[in-house]
Amino acid sequence: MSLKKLSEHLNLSQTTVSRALNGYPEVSEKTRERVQKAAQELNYSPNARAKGLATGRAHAIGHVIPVSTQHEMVNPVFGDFIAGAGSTYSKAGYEMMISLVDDQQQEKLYRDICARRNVDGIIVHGPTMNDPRIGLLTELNMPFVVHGRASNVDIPYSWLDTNNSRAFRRATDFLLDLGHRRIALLNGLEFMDYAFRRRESYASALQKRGIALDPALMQSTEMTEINGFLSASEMLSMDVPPTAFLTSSMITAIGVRRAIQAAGLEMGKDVSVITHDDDLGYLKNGHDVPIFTATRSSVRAAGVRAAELLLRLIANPTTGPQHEIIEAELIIGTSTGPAPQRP
Amino acid sequence: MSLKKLSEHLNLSQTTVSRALNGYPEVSEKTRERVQKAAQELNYSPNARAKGLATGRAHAIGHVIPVSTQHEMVNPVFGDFIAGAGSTYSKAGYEMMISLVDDQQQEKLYRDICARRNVDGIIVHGPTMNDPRIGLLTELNMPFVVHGRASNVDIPYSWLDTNNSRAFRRATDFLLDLGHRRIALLNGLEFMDYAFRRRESYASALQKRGIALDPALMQSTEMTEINGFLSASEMLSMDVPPTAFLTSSMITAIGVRRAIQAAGLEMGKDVSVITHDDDLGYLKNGHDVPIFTATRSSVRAAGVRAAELLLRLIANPTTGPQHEIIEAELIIGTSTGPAPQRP
DNA sequence: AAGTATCTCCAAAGCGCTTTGAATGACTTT
DNA sequence: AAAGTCATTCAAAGCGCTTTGGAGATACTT
Repeated sequence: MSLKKLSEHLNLSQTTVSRALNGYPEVSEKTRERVQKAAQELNYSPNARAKGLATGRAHAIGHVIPVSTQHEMVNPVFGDFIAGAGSTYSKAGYEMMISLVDDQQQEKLYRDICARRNVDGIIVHGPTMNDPRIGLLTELNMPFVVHGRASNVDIPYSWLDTNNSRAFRRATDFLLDLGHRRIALLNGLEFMDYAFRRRESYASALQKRGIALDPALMQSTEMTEINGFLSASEMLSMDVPPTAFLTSSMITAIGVRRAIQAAGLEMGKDVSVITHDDDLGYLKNGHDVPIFTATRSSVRAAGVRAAELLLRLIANPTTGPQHEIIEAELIIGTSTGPAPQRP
Repeated sequence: MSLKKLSEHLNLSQTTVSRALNGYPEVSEKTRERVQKAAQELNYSPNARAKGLATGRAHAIGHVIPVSTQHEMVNPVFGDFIAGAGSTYSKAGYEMMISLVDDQQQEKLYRDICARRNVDGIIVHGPTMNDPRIGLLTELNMPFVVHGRASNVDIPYSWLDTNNSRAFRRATDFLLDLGHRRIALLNGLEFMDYAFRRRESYASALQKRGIALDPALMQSTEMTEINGFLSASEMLSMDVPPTAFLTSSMITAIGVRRAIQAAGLEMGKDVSVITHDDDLGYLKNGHDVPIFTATRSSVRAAGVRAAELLLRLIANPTTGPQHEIIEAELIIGTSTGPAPQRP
């Protein structure tokens, strides 16, 4: 069913039918109703490509997911972020296009996406420090919103980020207040900007209390259950093991819990664990009482907000870069307790 | 940069430039090289909408993710499936469009997607029994591949599925062979077809050995850690608790493990656990030795294959429906052992 | 030297929509 | 009664590409 056929069927011009359906005022209410009814009955929905070509807007947003040899897996938070963003898009009548790209060819892919014009804007995932994509997209004049931030990038750009610094400072302080002095950090990969920020705040919180950093207590790996288990197991077998762990994801924390139990220790008593919790739909942190003490910030909500931000930016291109910071809440579970007294 | 500008720049017609770039033979090699070089330098990439309009193909595949009130979360396997499919698409020069839709409006959305013609094919996720989408897409004449199958649908259609029946039969038999008689099933939601199949094979395996089904040992919930914990905790406190659990996902199994430990029991000795393992990137089942005994089948690989299947179907519309079944391997971890002797 | 292939290349139509600029008719206004 | 207004409607151009149906050179036959 095309506009042409529909208009012939109605004995009207394409112009009139198009205007009737798109809510223009130059068409009588009677005609509009007649057109709408026919469109409904004949299941007419305009060809998106033709419409896009005519209007110059794709009504689609691109999400580019970097995958690389060092970072092969698709981040588990991705599904929830997409779910949030997707719900915003569908309300606004936008589509979501996802491209996977390996790190090597990033620049080319972004250039192509922009040249091909099948998205009106882009959400940039997983910013690294000094992320080159920000300069590139700015130069290409493509609206975009970064999920996260990129340290050391000095041109203005729009972003939405969790306050990772504050969250990890609070988490570290919380452990310090409980008397812990040997606090391990199981961080994500530190070329990722958020991981870098987290380490910085962990480090500064310790130093503020005059505690020297111990590189043996700082790990930076992909955030998997296994890595949590392996790192924690190794650290727990040190001469002077950590009494507390600060981890970057629930999944890592689950691995840490396994290591603690394997070592015959009790979580929340012998060893404390505090984690960041992205509040994923399928991995809730307990029900009534949280399992892990955590800094919680919903990644799904972040997806919703990021999409809204981008749509606003597209609708209103003259407004400058927008920023939004999401505070994580510190929720207290059963995985933390006072530091055990040294024997 | 448009074709027109590029052709003017080269002093050639649009026809020739188009043909040169698309590899048609009616253009001299010398010209072709000149055109390609210029295209590269000027960063020309054809406008996808215009190209799509002219060729009638969108070069995009749609993935429709059902979200509903009963089933709100985005399935955790989704990310890995998408990663697999996406890598196939990008190799083939296809885009991936994702739509989230709530259950109520499914039919309308599918009709719209087809009418709007911005995808050449669709991957159907999460088929239920009697899934109405299969008939609809067939009627709308849109190529599609179902990830999973739909029992009770009798028209032919293309699908790719894990052999859930066989996997759960083997898993149940494995536990039976170890002497277990009270075996709990923590299944996914059973309006989902795969969950239905899993229960059927669990039930038939038990019955084949003359063991009556105990409804108190069969749960059907969203596959979260919490649900695993809650269901297992409850069952472990029964008068005659199960000696083994069969779970539908690693995440549920992790919850079961937590329940076992909370009950002061040891997994693999007092209570056995066997799970289906989708082999997710961020949730590996141990490293050298698997933690859980599991029926493993990579959902990422399924994504790759499903996408390939669909692309073949699109390239070659005359071939009838295609099927592909993926066998799960049974891997032995430390979570299973002989049934404890009754006191 | 004319006829025929073969190479290259091009003008223009068409994909399905939106949007501009104009036409039509009914209704007021002078 | 002529002119002006307003509400409707339409024909046609244009979005950027592919593709059809030639056309002009050049080389090859006879």
